Amino acid sequence: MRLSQYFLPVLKQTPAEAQIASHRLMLRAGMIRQASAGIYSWLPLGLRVLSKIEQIVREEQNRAGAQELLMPTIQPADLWRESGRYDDYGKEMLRIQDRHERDMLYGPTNEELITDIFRHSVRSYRDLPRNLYHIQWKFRDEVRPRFGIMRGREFLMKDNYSFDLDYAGARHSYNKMFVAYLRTFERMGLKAIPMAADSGPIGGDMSHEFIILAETGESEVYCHADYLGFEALAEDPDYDNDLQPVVDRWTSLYAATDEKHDPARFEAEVPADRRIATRGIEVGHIFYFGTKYSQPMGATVTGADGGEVPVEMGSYGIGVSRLVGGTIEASHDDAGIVWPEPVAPFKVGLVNLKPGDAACDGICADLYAKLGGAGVEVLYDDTEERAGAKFATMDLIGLPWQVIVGPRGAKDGKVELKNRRSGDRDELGLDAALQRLI
RNA sequence: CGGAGUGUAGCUCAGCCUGGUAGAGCACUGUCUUCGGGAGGCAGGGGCCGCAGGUUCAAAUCCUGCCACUCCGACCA
Repeated sequence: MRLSQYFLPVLKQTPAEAQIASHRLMLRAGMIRQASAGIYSWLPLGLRVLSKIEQIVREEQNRAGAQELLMPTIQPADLWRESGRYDDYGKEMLRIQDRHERDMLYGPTNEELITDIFRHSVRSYRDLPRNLYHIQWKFRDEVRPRFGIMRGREFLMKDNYSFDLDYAGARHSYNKMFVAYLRTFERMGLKAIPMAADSGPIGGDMSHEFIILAETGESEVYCHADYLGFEALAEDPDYDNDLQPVVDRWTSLYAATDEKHDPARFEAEVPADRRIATRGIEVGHIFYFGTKYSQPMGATVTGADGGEVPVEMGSYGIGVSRLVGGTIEASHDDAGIVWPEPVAPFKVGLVNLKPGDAACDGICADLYAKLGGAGVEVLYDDTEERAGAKFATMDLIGLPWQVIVGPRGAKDGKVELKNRRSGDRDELGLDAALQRLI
């Protein structure tokens, strides 16, 4: 992509409403634009990141055996009356009427709808287990939206729902998602710690929140510092195996959000120098809730003995749009965003310091074509801006690599390769630079 | 929903107290100089001063109502 043709409205000054780093940087980097309180448009650069995160989530869901479908944003109120949540949900739910004055709502979550789909289609225990997900926009009319997309009213969420015949099966489904979440966040370059959590209005009695530690997080969290050193998971976890040992390991040490925090236990179980008490960003939340919805909504299957059994369910959410902000909170510096490579909007920023100079133009065109041909995503700054402004923009939008092509090096066929995270710079020939980037 | 604020150019803000021709910096357009870490000169364009009512000869400025947005709290992926 040529920067001269790219819609990238970067801001030199910080908009007044932004309080935290991720919100400031997303506005300044031209990733989002507020439409209304807690409701944002995603501009091209922001959408690229959102899509990358979405794709990683999708791949890991598929790998763990979940199947993607897509449910609507608008749901009929009647389904929610069946589960009893139409009245329970309160003003957070956006209620609307269609032209026939039928009560509808913009979905804040999808348990009712998925249960409805399931009960109409599945009759036998032989069809279990099932795990279905979608990645869809949700709306929750928060009392106080804030922090940009971190607590928006409209947000993109991956939510999935597991259906099992019995507790043992449900437990395995829960464990699969537990492991899939560890892997998902790890792939994005994030350290997310599973913590014991309240299950809230969704109900149920087994629940973990996946938390990124960050001072600007919204909830207070307490955990054992050793979690930060836990090594990566196996490349390809075998989801058919018993996953309990992995889950046990990741729940072996103290970790709790404030609502489940027990100060006495914390002090008893965690040595003083290993105690972390900080704030965190919830990026995922998993629940087991048994027959809470299947019972009232009549989602049953015929068991092996011929009797009707309500299915055991769980639900699992990842805040896809929140992860964009969460990643920035976890990875930025004074100059701007520092994207982990897997979610970076482009891998390389190619900076032509002197468009119009034959040597610079030639080298840039060559690199741009070769990198593009190799499938490397490149943002090519071919604008007439001054060098300082170009560097500032590149640092702000935080691409992992910058290739700087200026007349000084160009006449010897050399370019400068800069790593955004480390700040290391190397002067290299073209082939060497290509080798490092492909 | 309680409390506190803010709405003036694309962005950051001044002007409001004490009513009298709409301002600055950045951004934008043209041009010249400069050109390896957010350059400088000259010349320009851009405003329903949140909306509606009221007071007044006269309202961005004073009064009333409404709307929007932000912050603190209670609530939450």
